[in-house]
Amino acid sequence: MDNRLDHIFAALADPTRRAILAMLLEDDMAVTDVADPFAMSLAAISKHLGILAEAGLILRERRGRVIWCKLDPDGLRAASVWMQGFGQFEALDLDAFEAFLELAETSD
Amino acid sequence: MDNRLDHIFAALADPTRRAILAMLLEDDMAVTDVADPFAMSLAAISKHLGILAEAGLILRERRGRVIWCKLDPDGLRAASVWMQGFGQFEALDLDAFEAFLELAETSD
DNA sequence: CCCATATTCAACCAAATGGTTGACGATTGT
DNA sequence: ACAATCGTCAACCATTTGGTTGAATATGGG
Repeated sequence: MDNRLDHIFAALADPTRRAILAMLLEDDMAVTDVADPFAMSLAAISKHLGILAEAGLILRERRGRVIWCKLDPDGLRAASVWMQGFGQFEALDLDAFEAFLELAETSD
Repeated sequence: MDNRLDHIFAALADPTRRAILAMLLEDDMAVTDVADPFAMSLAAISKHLGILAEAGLILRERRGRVIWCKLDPDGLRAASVWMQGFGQFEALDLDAFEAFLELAETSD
């Protein structure tokens, strides 16, 4: 479990954490505000944020007594890079890119 | 954990399973041959293959008494598609695509 | 038919995961 | 100084995960 991808994919495997990432995609947020929509204790969300940070998927920065959370593009990039290795079965084709473009409009 | 992405990312979180995918990227293989390089029982590998199949990342097809394993592009595509949603931070621009193209040549 | 090969199943185990609660530390406002 | 707010820590718990071993199932060959 020393591999970085272990942490990244494990972090992404949880729906709560993916939902958090989706929220942070729209805006940086304080921990309390991240926790708000979830039917779960603040401590639980704090743990989730710790896991996301550990995986390099988010950054946390304290400002006053509030800790701001924001996406860290690099972490996702690492995972994406790994996956692209499998994405292009028919040698660098554009199917993946087309799907990517289509998705950009329907992304949830 | 009924979400499909849960299964996909959970499957990818294990280094043994990623190694298996990498092996299958080069060639379809029988279960016994998949297990060969690993210091782990055949049953353990069989479980890993079950998890990969459940996640839609591989297909298993019985031919005689041998079960052949091959990559299932669709599963990885689903995960890749989800991740692309995060790859493009500056609204649908082509930076992500450039990275994607650059990568296609350096992929490990 | 019998035996070897290929793979899974079932029971078990230790460790990791995802949640809880309550106490704690840090910061701000009055 | 005091109280309220923000977030983490620690201890605990149930469930899942990743591995083991040994028995069971299927198929093919002599």
